[in-house]
Amino acid sequence: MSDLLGRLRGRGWRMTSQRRVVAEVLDGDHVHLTADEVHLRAAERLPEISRATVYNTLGELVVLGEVLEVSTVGRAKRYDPNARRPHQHLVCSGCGTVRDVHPVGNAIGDLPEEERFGFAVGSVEITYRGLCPACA
Amino acid sequence: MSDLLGRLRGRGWRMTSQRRVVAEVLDGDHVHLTADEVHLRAAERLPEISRATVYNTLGELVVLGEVLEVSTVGRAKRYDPNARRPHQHLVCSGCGTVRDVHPVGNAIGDLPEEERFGFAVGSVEITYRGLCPACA
DNA sequence: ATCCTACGATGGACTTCGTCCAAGTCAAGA
DNA sequence: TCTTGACTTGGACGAAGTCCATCGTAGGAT
Repeated sequence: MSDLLGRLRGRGWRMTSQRRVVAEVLDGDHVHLTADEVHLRAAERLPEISRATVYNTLGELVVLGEVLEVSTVGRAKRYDPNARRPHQHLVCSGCGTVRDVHPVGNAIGDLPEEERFGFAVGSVEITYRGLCPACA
Repeated sequence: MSDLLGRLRGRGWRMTSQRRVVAEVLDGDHVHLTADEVHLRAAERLPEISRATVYNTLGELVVLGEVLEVSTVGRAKRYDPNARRPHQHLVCSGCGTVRDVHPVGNAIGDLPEEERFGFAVGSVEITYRGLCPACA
C-alpha cells in the first residue's frame, strides 16, 4: 500500500487534497475502518472535507482494486486497505476484532462445477469465526 | 425446517397469527428473502402485519438458530431458513440473488496454526461471488 | 367458559448508512 | 495565467432497520 499515491497518479487521478488525505488515512495502520471512521480521521487533517467526497473516494479506490469492501456482522461496510495481497478474515465472536489471515488451498476450486449454477464465479470471501485469546 | 412451528411451540413461543405466517413464509421455498420480501409475502396472508413484527420475529428466529442471517455487501440482509444443514453461499454481484452451495474440502483445516493467533476457530463462512447467467 | 395479564403487535417517529444533485472550486495542461 | 472539466460540497433524499408508547390477545388461572 505504501506507494498508493504514486499508483493513483499513474492511473490519471487528479490529485486533490481530499483524495490525498483519504488515501493517507487508509495507508496508516492496517485496521478496517468504516466510511465514517475514515471521514472522522480525514477531517482531523482537513476539517472541511465532506462525507460525500469520502464515500466517492472510497468507492473509486474499491473500483481500482486498491481497497476491499468487507461485509461485517455489524452494519456499516468496512474498508480493507490491504487489497493487493489476497487474504481472508478472522473475526472474534466476542469482541469483533478482525485480523487478516492467509489460508492455504484454493477455495474457488473447491466449488464443484455442478454447484455453480452457471455463475461466473470471480471471487471468494472466507470469514473464520471464533474466540480470541482475550475473550476465551 | 418442516416442523418449525412445533419446535417453536416446544420452546415456549406464544403462537400468534403473525409469527405463524412469518414462519410459514420461511418454511416455503428455500430462497433467501430480505426482511421486506418476507413482510410482503406475509402481508399477502395477513394484510395488517407490521414491518416491526416481521423484523422482531426474524431476529428471534435467528437467536433460536432456526434461521441464518446472510450478510451481503451493501444490500439488505437476507434470511436463510436452511440453518440446520451446513452450507455456503453463492451470491450474484449483479442482482444479489443467493444460492446455497456445498463446496468440497475443509476450509477450517486450510487455516494454518500459525495464522490462528490463538483463536479457537469454530466456524467458517464462505461466500462465492460472481455473475449469474441472467446478469452476465 | 370467562377473565386476567404479561407478552406480543402496531405504526409512526427516529437513526444509521449511503446516494444524488446542482452549484461552486480548483488541478493541471495549453 | 488562463481555461476547463473533473472534483468537492452540503443538503435533500432514500433504504434498511430500530425504538417506543399504546393497544390487543394467547393461554393459564378461576
